[in-house]
Amino acid sequence: MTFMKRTHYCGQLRTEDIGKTVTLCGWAHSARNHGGVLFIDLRDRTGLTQTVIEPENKELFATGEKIKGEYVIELRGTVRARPAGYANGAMPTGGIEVAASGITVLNESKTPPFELGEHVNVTEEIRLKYRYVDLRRQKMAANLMRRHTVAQLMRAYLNKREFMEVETPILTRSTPEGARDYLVPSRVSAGNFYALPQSPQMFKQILMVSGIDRYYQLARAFRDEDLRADRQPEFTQLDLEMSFAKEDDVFPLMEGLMKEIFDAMGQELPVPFPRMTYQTVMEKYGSDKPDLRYGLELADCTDVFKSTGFKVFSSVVETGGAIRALKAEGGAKLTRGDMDKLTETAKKAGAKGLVWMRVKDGAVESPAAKFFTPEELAALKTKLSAKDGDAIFMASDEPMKASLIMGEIRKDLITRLELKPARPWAAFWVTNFPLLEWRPEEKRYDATHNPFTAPLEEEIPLLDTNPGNMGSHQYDMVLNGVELASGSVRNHRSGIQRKIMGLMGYNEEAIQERFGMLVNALDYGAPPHAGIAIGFDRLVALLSGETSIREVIAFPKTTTAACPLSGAPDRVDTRQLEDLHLRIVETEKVLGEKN
RNA sequence: GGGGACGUGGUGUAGCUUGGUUAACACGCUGCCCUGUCAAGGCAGAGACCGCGGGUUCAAAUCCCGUCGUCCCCGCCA
Repeated sequence: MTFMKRTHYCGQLRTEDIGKTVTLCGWAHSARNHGGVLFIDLRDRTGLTQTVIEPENKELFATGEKIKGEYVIELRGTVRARPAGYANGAMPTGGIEVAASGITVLNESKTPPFELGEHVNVTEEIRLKYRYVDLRRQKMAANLMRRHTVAQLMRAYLNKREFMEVETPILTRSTPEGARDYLVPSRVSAGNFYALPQSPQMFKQILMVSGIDRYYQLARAFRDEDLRADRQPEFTQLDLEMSFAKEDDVFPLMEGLMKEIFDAMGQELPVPFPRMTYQTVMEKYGSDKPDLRYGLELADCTDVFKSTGFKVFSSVVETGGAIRALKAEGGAKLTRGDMDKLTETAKKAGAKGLVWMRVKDGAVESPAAKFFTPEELAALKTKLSAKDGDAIFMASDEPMKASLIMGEIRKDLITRLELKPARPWAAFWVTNFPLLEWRPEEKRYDATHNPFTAPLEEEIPLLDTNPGNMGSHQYDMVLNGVELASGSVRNHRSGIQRKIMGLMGYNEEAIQERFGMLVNALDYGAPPHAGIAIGFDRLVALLSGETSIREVIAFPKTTTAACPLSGAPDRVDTRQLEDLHLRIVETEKVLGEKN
């Protein structure tokens, strides 16, 4: 590394560098004045180095004494070993220090709005307002660096495999992706609007028709929906598409990429990822994105209770419902209060109730125990291999709903019992999502994921007879309970694509209006193709041990989609509105309150 | 659209239930002392009218209403 003056980064020096004359540039992290000797820790994005200013050089010492927190310093000196017994094992540079021979104060700084140590205690609001200071913190610098590293690994990996990065438009037209669009008014075309893309979906499929063959893009996507810890109005995805490909091409490609990223991060990620159909994952875990670091598989106990005297169960079974059960090892320690909270969780998920049991001294302890025969209880314990100290939970409902309810109980138990994950990372594929779901209130079908997904070849005749029961080539990648990527094999034949859109309630005119650019392109020699998009922010957050993607985004927005740093969104002046042929119909009162 | 939590010096909090002298504590900041600290230490000091607006009251950080903002969740969203 070469710099004009700077010779090293602050996190770089080690005992091997002892004796070198160096120049460091950075911020004064802390200054400790002992009257006779002055320690200044210099910080840059790579770390900290302790520098020492001794009193012999009076002028130098006088300069050093004036240095306050966050002053910007260029410091020349000699690397030397710390005196015996004074090494700091907690710092990578803790074996050495730089004895200063010259200091230039490049800039002063106001007292920072919060402390920059590792023990930050400050609200996110303040951090975002002073993001430029916040990003100087070692953790944030490391997060941004990690983000950069992952991005470069992705590009290198895909470049090596003949993928081409192509930019798709940010100013585009409103697409029916499902979410609300961000709109941009046109100046030259009065009354018309661009939309910011919710994903480059249609453009990347068109690139396949164009013969680009293998496309990727670290693409920004925009959705005007309410925010969450893992959702921002603009976010980044690694978007890719490949021609002449199916699941067996996409999955190994992605597994290889994930493996390379995790290896580089010193993390162990077993590949290939297990594959589970949507049907299976729902039955076994009651969720389409279960955290498989934990066991806790649901069991179907409909058979056990098919002739039970417990009316709640028997009536559900008679009407084709199911009884799903979950055994929690060590769950017998849960208190009555815990059981009540779990019941609440079940009810929130739509359950009428939750049957819970503690297994103790070979017996079953439960308010519901009296409704079951000893034979039923014995069969239940056998089915679940329940031992003393375990707890059993059961819900009965229409089969999919019973699973979903128990899926919520499963999640609740993982946190409530503070279960330890069996391994640090667990990734898997969910395959074969249903193609369509019926929307009774709108009397039409809707795509469960994405309207461009191909149906299973052998089920295509069902499009005419029973489209609600069709599987599809839609897949998700789930990592530690986070839906990390989603993709599908697409419809490359316009006939099938049009038929599916027809089922979704679009006539030919509406298809032209909303999907015309894609469907028409499919008519001109579209190759079979498949693709996927990874939630890049989510991936980096997981790798950084963060629960909020805001921690890995340089300038994120608040839950009301505002940017405390820039003040966006904000009013614009009347002149700008006139150019755009817009008038704010809001009352003066509302506008007045904003200012 | 709905539910919950929070808002008090620069920062993080206590005080609020049960209204009543100079609003407390820690960190930071300022000054002085100190030659081996690294979340330095010692002494001294400055700094908030308690998010904003209104109401109740002799009296409001504290009670009530409204409003704004932040965070979490449901809906929504992949």
